[in-house]
Amino acid sequence: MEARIEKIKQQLQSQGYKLTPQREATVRVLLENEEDHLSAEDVFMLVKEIAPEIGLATVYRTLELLSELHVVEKLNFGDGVARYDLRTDSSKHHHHHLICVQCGSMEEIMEDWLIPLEERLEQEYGFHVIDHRLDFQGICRRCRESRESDE
Amino acid sequence: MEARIEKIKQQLQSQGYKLTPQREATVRVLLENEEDHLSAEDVFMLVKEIAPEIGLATVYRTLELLSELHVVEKLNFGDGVARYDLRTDSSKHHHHHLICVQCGSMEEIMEDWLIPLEERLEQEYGFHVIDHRLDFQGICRRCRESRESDE
DNA sequence: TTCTATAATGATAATGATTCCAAACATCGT
DNA sequence: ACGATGTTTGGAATCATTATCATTATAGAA
Repeated sequence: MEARIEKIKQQLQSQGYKLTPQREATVRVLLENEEDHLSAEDVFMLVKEIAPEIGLATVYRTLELLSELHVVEKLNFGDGVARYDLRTDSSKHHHHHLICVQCGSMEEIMEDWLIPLEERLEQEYGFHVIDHRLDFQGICRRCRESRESDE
Repeated sequence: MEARIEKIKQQLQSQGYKLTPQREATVRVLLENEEDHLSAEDVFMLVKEIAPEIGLATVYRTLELLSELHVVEKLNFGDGVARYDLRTDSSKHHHHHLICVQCGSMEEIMEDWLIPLEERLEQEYGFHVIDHRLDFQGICRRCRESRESDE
């Protein structure tokens, strides 16, 4: 944990930013909830517990800053709320999401299936891809199975 | 044009809704601006021109209704504004978007490149895909070329 | 046609997410 | 330590969207 915070501190400092107590508290919350896709509001509430004097705007700014530094990934599932995920070293490319419209669960696919498509975009459209977002809405296996046993 | 309005009228009526003058004006604006990705505010301003007495809430309500009926598709590019696209009969599947982070332009790809991926999802993950969203952020050809001539 | 029940509308208030701004803070040269 | 300069902060403001509510329009029954 401390090692990862130290690493992020380095990343900030290399760009001329400081790891202030507020930023550190925010990063700690992200590290402790690495599995979840937290919204800024979620992060804010959790940070409040360890640093009650923090302001919501600071959390937004910190998340935005970390996003620019590629420490976190800003996600958008179409519900009007931005969510933030820590990027692990291994995931240079984004993973994709399977969002179940029945139970609301979200599963991640860590494979990146879009590399051939991105190459095609560069060649056929002259479009240089920096980032992408791919989400699927549908019915997850669990809901499918319970639905079958119901009917 | 009239034929398409008539068709939408049928769709509304089949679900017990009426094509009121306000809804018709909204649909006309969408038909006349089919190429664009209009925000609710955009639609509102355009509808005002042909039906000045309309309220913003009605435009929002109408767009939401049309979205539920799958007449329009509600898009979200992460800029905090929902945008609405008419769905054409041919596009059962969504098209994809190339969003330029430099000039903000947006290009559409009408091909659906995800069909093989969706099949894989069904088989490997047991996930039944209903809908998907694929957006690429990057630098468009035009910006790339002008950037090269600048430097 | 007239009455009645229901759906739809427009104005405005409320909400939720995000951003702006003046004040607090830290850093550096003196 | 002291002031100048730029950074960071928290609260207030803003923007998009949704809910409320009183009013109006509509369709069907009598």
